[in-house]
Amino acid sequence: MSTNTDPGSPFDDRTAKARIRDAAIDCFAEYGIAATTARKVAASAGVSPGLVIHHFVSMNGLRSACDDHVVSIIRQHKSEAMSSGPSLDVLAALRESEFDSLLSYLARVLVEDSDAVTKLVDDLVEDAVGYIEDGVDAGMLRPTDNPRARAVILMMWSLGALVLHRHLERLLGVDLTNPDFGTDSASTLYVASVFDIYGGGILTDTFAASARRSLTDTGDTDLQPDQRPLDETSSSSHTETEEPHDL
Amino acid sequence: MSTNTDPGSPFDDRTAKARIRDAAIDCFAEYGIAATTARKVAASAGVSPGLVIHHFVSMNGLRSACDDHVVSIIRQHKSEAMSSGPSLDVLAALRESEFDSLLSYLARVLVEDSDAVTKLVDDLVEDAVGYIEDGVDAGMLRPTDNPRARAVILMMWSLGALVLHRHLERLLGVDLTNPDFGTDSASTLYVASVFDIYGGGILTDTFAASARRSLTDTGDTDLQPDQRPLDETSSSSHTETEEPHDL
DNA sequence: ACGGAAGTTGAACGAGCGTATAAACTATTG
DNA sequence: CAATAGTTTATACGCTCGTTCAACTTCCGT
Repeated sequence: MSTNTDPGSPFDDRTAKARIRDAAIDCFAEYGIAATTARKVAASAGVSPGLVIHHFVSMNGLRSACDDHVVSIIRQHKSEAMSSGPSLDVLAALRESEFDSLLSYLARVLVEDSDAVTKLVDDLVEDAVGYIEDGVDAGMLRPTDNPRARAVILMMWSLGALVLHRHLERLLGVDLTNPDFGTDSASTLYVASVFDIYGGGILTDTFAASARRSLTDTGDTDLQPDQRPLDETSSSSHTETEEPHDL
Repeated sequence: MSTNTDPGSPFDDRTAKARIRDAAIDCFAEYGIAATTARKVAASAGVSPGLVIHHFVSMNGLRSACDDHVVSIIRQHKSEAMSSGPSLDVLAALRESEFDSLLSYLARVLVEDSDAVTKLVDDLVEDAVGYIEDGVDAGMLRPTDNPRARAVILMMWSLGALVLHRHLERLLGVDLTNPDFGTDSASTLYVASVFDIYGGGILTDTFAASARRSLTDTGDTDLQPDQRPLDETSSSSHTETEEPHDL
């Protein structure tokens, strides 16, 4: 947290309950959900372990409170970013929050079972459907047969990259959880590459056409097992016209 | 595991050590890493808790052994799929394994710190760089300024979607960890949508051009905060020619 | 047949956990 | 200033965990 000074400082004007909650978010973000104990949170908040339970009843209660708080901050920052007009980049909007560990916390809980986070993801997707539709109407985004499926997939890719930020940092030197994202050359390259893919796709026109043909021709069940574009490249291996090592 | 019959059956020809390891992989995949205890693994393998430690020294040792085993299976299936020619869809190749919980296990450990898994991801990326280059040479994939960054990003998207399979299942009815993936209409729609994005991207040509211009014009540090294509759509909000609500 | 190595068990120990409880401290209020 | 309500702490309980250990069984080479 960085709302005020350190938790021990006498100038920390947050209530003890808020301090505990913020410290818990930091701990969850840093150590992970399972490795965060009531005693660690208490120490981090400069408070006794009993007080943690006294304010939040149980550790599950603390988790819920953190989820709710983080989700509400995200909703608030997202709606602010929306009302101000231009950007729809959710992650970028969240980075401008004063809460340093917000994205790290989100990266942790996205793989856990949480009602609040599940609802948040659902809302993010529904919002994205609307924004993408606006983009299509404005002539900036290509139309598609299934806008909802496309919105879901794009959202999963964004959030998935956030969840795998450790790998992304190791492989490209880009830290998606860092509030200063975008200032260094590594993240500029990352942004440019994502933009490159979003701009023209990765398949050549001729190959995309033949692949699309083989996808629609065969209908549903006839899909070859190696036609799934799930992985780094995806493919349809023997789409009549193509060579064996598609991609 | 499904290599042989149930762990209790007298016809299970695996050694106890192998049975414990396979049961552990199932437990890790089903309950998650932190929630898997030595006693649960022992019960699942039909064995006493002491034997688990006797064979693997500690729970960390068991985790490492599971990582190593899963990684070696993945490597083997991947190289088989490669040598046989056509497909490069890693996830699809792994689904053909006899190991049901392999993908679920992978989805769990991708967000944990594991040397073996980290090395696997690195190798997957390096392999992908090569295959994508082959695809470019064969005229199936578009060339790009930074092939490695593109390969990393595509790999993160694929693995990220696997890690978020719970959300994908809820939102689109698609289960990436299911070995029978691809047989139902939901996954066909998913594949088609991914293919659609990979085919032509999501941005219109005119918008992609103006966005690219604004990206290269400003150089590195001048990147506007809302130009990051991280999220569902990304954008460059005020690229001189565009309207405020880009996407 | 036998002796030792390997496999396996079940009970036990210590540590750390979440949580409960009662006392102590602080602040507010009549 | 006393009483009361709200905070906060310290201690302790019960539980589950990973791990240890001594005993028991099974197997196999000689």
